[in-house]
Amino acid sequence: MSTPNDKKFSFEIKKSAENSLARVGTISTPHGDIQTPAFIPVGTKATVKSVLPGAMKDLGSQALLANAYHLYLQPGPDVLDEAGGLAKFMNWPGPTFTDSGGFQVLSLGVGFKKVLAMDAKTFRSDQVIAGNKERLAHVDDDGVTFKSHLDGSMHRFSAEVSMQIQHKIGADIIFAFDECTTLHNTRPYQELAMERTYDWAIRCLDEHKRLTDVRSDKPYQALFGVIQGAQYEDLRKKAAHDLGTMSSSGIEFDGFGIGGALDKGSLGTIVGWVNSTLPENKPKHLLGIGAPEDLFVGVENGVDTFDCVLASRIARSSAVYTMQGRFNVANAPYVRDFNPIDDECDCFTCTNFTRAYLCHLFRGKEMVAATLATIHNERFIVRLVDQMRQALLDGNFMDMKEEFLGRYKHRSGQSRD
RNA sequence: GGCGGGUUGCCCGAGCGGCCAAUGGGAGGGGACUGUAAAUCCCCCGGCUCUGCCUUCGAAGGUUCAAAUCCUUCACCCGCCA
Repeated sequence: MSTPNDKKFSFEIKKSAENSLARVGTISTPHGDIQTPAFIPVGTKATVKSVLPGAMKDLGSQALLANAYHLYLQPGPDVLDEAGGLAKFMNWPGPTFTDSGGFQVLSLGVGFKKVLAMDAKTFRSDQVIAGNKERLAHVDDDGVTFKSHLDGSMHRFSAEVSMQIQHKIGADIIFAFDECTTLHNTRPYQELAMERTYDWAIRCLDEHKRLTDVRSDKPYQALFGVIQGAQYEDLRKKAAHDLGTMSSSGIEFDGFGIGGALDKGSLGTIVGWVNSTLPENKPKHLLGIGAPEDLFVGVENGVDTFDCVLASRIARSSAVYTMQGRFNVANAPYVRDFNPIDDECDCFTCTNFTRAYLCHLFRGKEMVAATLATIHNERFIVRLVDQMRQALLDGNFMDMKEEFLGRYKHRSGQSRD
């Protein structure tokens, strides 16, 4: 039987790069270790869509990240608690994370029915400022009121509620409840949101401490504070400083998440501000980032773990990664292409099936199309970050990065050139 | 043999004198997706020398300023009656 202190959370840095913030380390949790930098695939509702846990393990996933808001609505935190926690419930043999529901403040709030583009040029500020009557989430200083996207019922989240839910879900690493904003909220609004996030961070620490003491029979859960501040240097650094030094109820954050508005072009700069301000010896998780080129930027700016739905989401609509870039395997040129998706890939899909077969499955709307494409994309991303870790250990990260980016071209139809 | 219904762009299917190159679906072609309201969403989809022109709504002929829409004949399909 676990006791709160017998397998406590820890983070050990094994090697730091000389000319960047990049480092190699190990995060230890009650359910196992994570060698960092690492990509953590997302299984929002306690499953990576279309892929079984065993397959996720086989493709090299070290941990999975689920979502407190979604699991709260269905099946409910009590079910997860009775099941013995998230990992046991979904039969995942390793560490787990849960997001707090902070992202849903945005995605169901002002971001409702909007494309929350990472590219500042494709996101119009009036889309945010104009407001939106249909939105399902409304924020105030104390918390957020959600209208369930499943049945329309009303729900109230606060720092305390999010902690209570995440404690019942029982992931090894949980996140503080924050307000996620977009690239185009006004500066005064970003300041307001950041103040709330700061306020909620203290309340999360307090509630987390209380719940940890009450449930002393359960494995220790690590709490990560979330850094907001949008694109503003002073706000990001202030948030990083404040949360980095924050202590309440006698505890501090075990690690940090970097969230919110992150324009692709300034991703590295912003993450660099944050990570050079936060305490060096604690793990940093970059929330929601996972495009290949962005992962390099994150790693060299001190990010230890990433999570992102992109790999699995694009897989379900037939986009697949290769070392040369991504392409749509359901397109006409692949009907009779009997090569693997990527001949350099070692995944289950690439070692057993052809592009033509995947193309056929997608066109026939067969469910395994999503499974096979997701396995491939998740493997591609997990492996890419694994290769970054190895390159850092070998001292040739920059060469590895140059070589990859030199070959990898995201053949996007827009926003290029 | 008689009566009735039908034949529309790759497929299904609206339209029933002008606002019709012709509504919708599907298929097909392409794109997007970054703490998952997402097996979703968006765009294109007769041709061209493309703010206009040409050829299309079973075939041929006719009425009309104007026909996918009305009339005649023919071909094929589907019902019901003999």
